[in-house]
Amino acid sequence: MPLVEEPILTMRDQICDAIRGEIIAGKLTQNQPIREQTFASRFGVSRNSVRDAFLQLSQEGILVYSPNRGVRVSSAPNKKDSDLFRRLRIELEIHCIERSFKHWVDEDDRKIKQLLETLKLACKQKDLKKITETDLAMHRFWVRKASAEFESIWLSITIRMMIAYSRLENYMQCYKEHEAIVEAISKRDLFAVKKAIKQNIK
Amino acid sequence: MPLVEEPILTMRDQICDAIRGEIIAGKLTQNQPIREQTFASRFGVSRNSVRDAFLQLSQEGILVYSPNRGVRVSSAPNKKDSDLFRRLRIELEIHCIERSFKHWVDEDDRKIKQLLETLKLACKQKDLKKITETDLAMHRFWVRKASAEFESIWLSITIRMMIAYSRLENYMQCYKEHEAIVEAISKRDLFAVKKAIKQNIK
DNA sequence: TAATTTAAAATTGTCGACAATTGAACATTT
DNA sequence: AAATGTTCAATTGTCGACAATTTTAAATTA
Repeated sequence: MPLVEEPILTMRDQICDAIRGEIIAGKLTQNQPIREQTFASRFGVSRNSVRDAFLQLSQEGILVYSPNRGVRVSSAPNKKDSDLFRRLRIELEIHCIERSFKHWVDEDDRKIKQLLETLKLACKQKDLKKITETDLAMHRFWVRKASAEFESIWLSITIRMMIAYSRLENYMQCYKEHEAIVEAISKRDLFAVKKAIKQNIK
Repeated sequence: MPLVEEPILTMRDQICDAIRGEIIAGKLTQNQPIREQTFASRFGVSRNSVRDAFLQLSQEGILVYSPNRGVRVSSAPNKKDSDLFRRLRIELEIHCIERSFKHWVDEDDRKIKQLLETLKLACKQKDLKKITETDLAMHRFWVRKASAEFESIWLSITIRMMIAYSRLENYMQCYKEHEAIVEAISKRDLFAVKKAIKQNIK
């Protein structure tokens, strides 16, 4: 049995990803109410499946649920809370990478470098949506590699920091920061990993 | 509008609480599969409501969900992961208490002392179920006081540490640790709070 | 006009039914 | 006997319908 099971994407997961994407892309803004029927029609499924997704996302913290009143997009954390999230996230990611080193295989190095290339291209093209998506995918990769158990906590924290994502000024900066992380990982140099992660998550 | 909204208990929340309680009480053990119909019959509701609860608990991390195969009780974290959870939990709780100090009113002091009394009684009676329940309720109180946004993350972390709860040897020790926290809070002495929280969460 | 009450429309909550998937017991083949 | 295939029961996934609740708009009253 593989350490990291290949995820089966349920309808619910697909809807969750779509909503997360729209929030990060800024299509859905803070405190905006979201209706079940809207997404049910868009995806061509029943309200029940959408409901499942809403429930998951509200537990994740990106949506806020009120009984009988549905969900709305959560509001972005204030400065102090963001600082806390940042510290927690750094601690989590470093732990995950350290934990997964012994299971890391060539295939993983290949995959992560592939993602890095995608990020490079997105940065060159100044495609903000793709940049944030790939950014998220990279971090998610090494977190999930450690354990699916951590993934949900990590995602809760990370996604909240992205609700009102401060626009990047320097696109290539983002690529270089991730290049440093990937290089440190490929060398299995935990000290360098810590340094690079801290540099990136701030 | 109150800072901490009085929570409306949905059917889903009630089922969640019940399942959490059974896991903490040791009625449901690690990796044990849980069936929707079982709980639907027990609560006299449809499978749909139970399904909602399972979904929420699996996002919370206490249950593990596999598509088409339902949920099972999560396995307890290993030593290193527990250490991480512990550090994250301490950081979170201290942050929450600090954050809520300015909104803390006499009514809150009263409520928390009430909980402390309940804990004292439970410890005297060596009622393990009640001890863990009240313990959880106290910590939950000051976390929720800070923000409902933190509550879900905090609960994810905390509940996981309780899946295979190591039995207490000295019951009154638990009471005294919480007494120290409450006293520090009532004095608004953040330094003492930090010390007492660290003493307790370990 | 402003405040209150009432009616309706919109939205979420719950249910039972059936389809799709899985797991287990049994039968078949090599 | 071991491996493979097949059937069937148990379980989860999805749907549409209706009940309960909330929100909105209109009507009524002061």
